[in-house]
Amino acid sequence: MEETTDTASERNANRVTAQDVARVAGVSLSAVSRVFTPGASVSAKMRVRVMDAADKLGYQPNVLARSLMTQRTNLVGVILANFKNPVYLTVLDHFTRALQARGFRTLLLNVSDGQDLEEMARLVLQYSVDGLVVSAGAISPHITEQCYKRRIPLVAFARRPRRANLHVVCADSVAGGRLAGARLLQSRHRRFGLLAGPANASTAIERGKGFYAEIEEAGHSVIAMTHAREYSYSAGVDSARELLGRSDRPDAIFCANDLLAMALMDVARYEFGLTLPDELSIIGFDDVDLAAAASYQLSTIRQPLEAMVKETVDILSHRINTWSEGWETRQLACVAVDRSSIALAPSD
Amino acid sequence: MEETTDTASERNANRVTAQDVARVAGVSLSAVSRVFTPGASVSAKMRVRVMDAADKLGYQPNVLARSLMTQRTNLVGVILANFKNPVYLTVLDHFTRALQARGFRTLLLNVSDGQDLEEMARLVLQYSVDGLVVSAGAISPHITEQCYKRRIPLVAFARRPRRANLHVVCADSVAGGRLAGARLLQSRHRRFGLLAGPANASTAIERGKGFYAEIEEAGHSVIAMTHAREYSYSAGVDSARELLGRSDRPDAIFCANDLLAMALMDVARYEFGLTLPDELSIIGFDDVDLAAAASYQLSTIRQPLEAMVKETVDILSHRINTWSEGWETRQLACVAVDRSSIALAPSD
DNA sequence: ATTATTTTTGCAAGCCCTTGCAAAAATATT
DNA sequence: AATATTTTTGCAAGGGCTTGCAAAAATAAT
Repeated sequence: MEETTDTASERNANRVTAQDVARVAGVSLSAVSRVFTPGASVSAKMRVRVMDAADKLGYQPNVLARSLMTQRTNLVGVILANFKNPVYLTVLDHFTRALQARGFRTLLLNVSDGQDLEEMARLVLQYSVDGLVVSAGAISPHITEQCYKRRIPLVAFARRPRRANLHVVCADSVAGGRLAGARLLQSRHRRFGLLAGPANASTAIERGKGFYAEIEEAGHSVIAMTHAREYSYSAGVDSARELLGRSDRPDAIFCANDLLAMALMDVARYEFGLTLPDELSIIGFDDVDLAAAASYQLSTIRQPLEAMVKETVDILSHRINTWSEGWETRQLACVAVDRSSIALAPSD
Repeated sequence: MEETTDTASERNANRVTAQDVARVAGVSLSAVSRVFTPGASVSAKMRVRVMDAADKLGYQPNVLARSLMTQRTNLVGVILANFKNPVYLTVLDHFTRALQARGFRTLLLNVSDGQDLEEMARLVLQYSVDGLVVSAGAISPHITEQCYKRRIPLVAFARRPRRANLHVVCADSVAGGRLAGARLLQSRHRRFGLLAGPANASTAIERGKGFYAEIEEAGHSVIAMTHAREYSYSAGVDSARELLGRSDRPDAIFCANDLLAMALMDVARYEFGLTLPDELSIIGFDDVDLAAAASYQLSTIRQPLEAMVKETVDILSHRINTWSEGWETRQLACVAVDRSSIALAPSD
């Protein structure tokens, strides 16, 4: 078994460069470059001549070397924190597709717990990404400033940072929370409760805020509230026990996330023996695939994820091509998805 | 609003290079380089001098330029197809973490449906990735050959390609299928059925094969089988209707995936009015988070995803540092997770 | 204080490509 | 056929970094 600790020269031995193609084709290096540069001036015969040599050698241009000259990598950094929440798989699906469709590649960074966002941003900037989207924790002024200086468009996705020196794309979570409230107001239940998301998530806060506003403006009040420790089924179970175990048990609950809602439904049914939705109306947020499952039939609020991703990529690719001062915020509306987890009041 | 269509020179104006640092620090370019190259020979005073200048200017080395010399990008390409299956979010979580922990960045490519794997592989290779992991469709000989020539280690993740001129990390799906069979054999049901995955997925085939083997070696037979069109809840609903609607309805069914199993449970309960698990034993595959939900309590087979990712990254980083001929295959065992979706036979 | 050794430093070449410029080749004009 | 115009080509200078080599500086040995 041949085993070699690679040295740089070792490795580049088996790498075919434009130089090689030029030599084989008997043309200049520039000619090869132009053949592989869309829109460059090359005659037809030159093109075939170079392509023949390139094909024979299996040449592929080195986009990194190219980017050194062009100052463009076609790389977009995507920094995510929430690898537990199933909606982020959808988000990633949309992002990778949308970016690929525009000729960008996705440099994916994970900043789940432990990891330092600041540090990750530094790492990704070292790769000279053309743009950066962050859907994670607190985006420090240092990061925004760094991006600004280097003219790298930066988009906060699905969260609303305090300072607005970056682009923001998010759903209108306050309105989403209101929507949830409005739906529960249609139920025959009047003891409103909120199973909120983690206390530090900006989305969780806004969803809750909108819900409170809607309920209170209708002359009612939210009599019970608790924060889930995270957006997960098991965290939901704990919070659900807490919420349903109260003496003044709520009977119309908005859960800041479908996973929490599903946990609440299960705890209500199997631990508290409640009949749903007769004894308890529930509405969730996100519309994950399983919200539609027969076991849940969960009414919920959906964020327009695909549209949000599209906006993000639009902003990025526009700003990458045309730098301009100023930041944009695009806030998209949520939509309610009605299923049968709410016991509607008899309509008059 | 200042708006400029960037030219290359425009953009590099606001980029601080090692050259700048050298000038400010009054030292040579090489000195700066050495300060930022771990293990290079630099005196203490030189280091502080350079670092001071670097900090003042906010210098960050350009790793792409570096990689031109070092022939190493610290980029690992990850090509995924299945952005619908929730386990892949877990997979991505593990991959990004494991790679980051070893100093690699993840270049994520999506080859869902439409997209051409061959083409995506080409794109990712243009970025001179140091390694490549593919968990998607058919890995063509062209791809493997290309990687081999360029000495880029290539790992097939969670699937077993026909030709073995690449590394392979996967779960032992045949054994996993057997495990599922063994569990169902413990039930009091004897009319075995299989809700298989998409007919073209290598994992689906193996899971099914193992299941058949286990059942038949025990002297029984699988009386009903159907393929889901994809690994999703809604595909599961369709297949479940088909399977349960048969005149010789099976009563012990192995579903090649938890989502399919959950769909089957729902259809069985809500459309066929069956009591679970009394009238129908079910076992799934994957152990997604919601398999543990009270509504399902799904017994299932779990692939050791984290360990699989670890093996993959081990192979990659070892082979990246030390090229050697030959390919390795690591096949890890699945484990059964017992919950209550199987009606156990009274033990003797 | 000299000389021999070890460390640090800078020089310059190179990694793989793009691109402005001017020369060469092809095409159009009279 | 000779000139003017347009296209194609090659040259050479980068882009931002690393690194082998030899000179310079610091340290050790005599």
